[in-house]
Amino acid sequence: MTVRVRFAPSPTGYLHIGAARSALFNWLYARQRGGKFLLRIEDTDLQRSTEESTRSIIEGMQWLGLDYDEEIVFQSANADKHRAAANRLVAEGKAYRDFTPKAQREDATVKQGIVDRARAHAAEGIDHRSNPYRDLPAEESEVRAAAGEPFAVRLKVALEGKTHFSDAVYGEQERDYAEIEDLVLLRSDGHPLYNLSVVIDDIEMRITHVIRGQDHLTNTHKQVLLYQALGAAQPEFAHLPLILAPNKGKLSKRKHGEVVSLTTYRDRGFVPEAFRNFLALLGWAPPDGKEILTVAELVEQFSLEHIHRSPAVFNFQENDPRHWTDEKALWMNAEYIRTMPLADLLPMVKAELRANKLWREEYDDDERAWLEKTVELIRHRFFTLKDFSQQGRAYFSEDFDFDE
RNA sequence: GGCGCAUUGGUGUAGUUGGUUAACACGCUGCCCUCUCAAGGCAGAGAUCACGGGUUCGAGUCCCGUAUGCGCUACCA
Repeated sequence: MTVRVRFAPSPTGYLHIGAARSALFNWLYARQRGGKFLLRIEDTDLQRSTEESTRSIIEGMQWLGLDYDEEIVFQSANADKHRAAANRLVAEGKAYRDFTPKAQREDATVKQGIVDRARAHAAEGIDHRSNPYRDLPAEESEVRAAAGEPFAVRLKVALEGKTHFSDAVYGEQERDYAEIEDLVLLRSDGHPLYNLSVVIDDIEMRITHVIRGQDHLTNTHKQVLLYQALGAAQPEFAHLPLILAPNKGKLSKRKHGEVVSLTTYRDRGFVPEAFRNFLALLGWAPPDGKEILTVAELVEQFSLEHIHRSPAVFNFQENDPRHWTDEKALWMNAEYIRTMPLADLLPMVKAELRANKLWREEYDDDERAWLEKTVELIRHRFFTLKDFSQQGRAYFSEDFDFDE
């Protein structure tokens, strides 16, 4: 069986480094196993999805050297299939129409709302199977739907039983049906929801291994239910430990700003190979402990077994320009700059100098030898590509500041 | 509220059938080299393996509990 994995980001902002790591791990796995690495853009949230974000995701992957096989799949294009599948489940009695009016919820208060509702339900003895429409006779359901009454479609989770799956990282997982509510498949406006869309698309794309963030670990049980209802074989699952901020809190754009964006690293002078190497070591380590690894070595040594389960802290100090990002990332970048083949470094230096109007055409012919000698000399003290145009400015320009 | 996952020096990790002084990398300190800053070389500090019980001749490794953090629990993804 050919391995088929996918990276499925939702285009609602720049490429987060956590997402970039998921993409990397999927890519490594595919390349190692001689499989396919696919890209699916989960743009079903029309309000928040932007084309610009999709572009930045693709750009970021290109920068990291993560090439994908086959055409990009846009999830929104499959909405009809998702709806059809949900309707089929209703017809088969595996899902039902819920005519309960939609409750309005503010995004900012959902978490609290969940807790409040859970407490209230516990107090009133309402469980996950108490939906009044769960056992509505099919004919009545048809009549009300035909009359134009709005309804959501929910999966009818069996009264008793457990879901099981084996996670390549977290081991055997089990969950009682009582803990799982009758999840909504289709909103009352006909819009298919995440869990349904993911499962249908993964089946459609013949995904064999789902490798994604640990935040989906418990949701996976719902998806397992869906695979079963749909009569499809479930793929292998592997969940990746989350990447946390220095205070061990969630790494978020709002709180932490540009350090979490992949493009920041490109723009601030990181060598892509170095950042890829650093990312690979967040939550995974090669068996022999060697840390500087070429792509070929990464591909060869990568294994789901060596991914560990505790979250990784991404260390940085927001207000310290010298430690603006993880020290080890900075060190690794410096290590690449001073040890990579000069021929590979030169084009990056050229781009950096050119962007700062320090590049002269002679460097490509008459002064080529001088340039090589100079770069060879100064690369040993630099941490990022930016340093060539800043700290190294004096080598390339007569116009520079100096400390008397 | 419920359920789940995690917890090894400041950080990333090794330690996968329990067995001598808990290993590596980053960072940190000192010395050497050096016009400076790096790089490089040498030396060193830093962990009662979250806490409390238990099983065992013996536990970071197994069991139970507690704490803390994180995740999920939405007609978000």
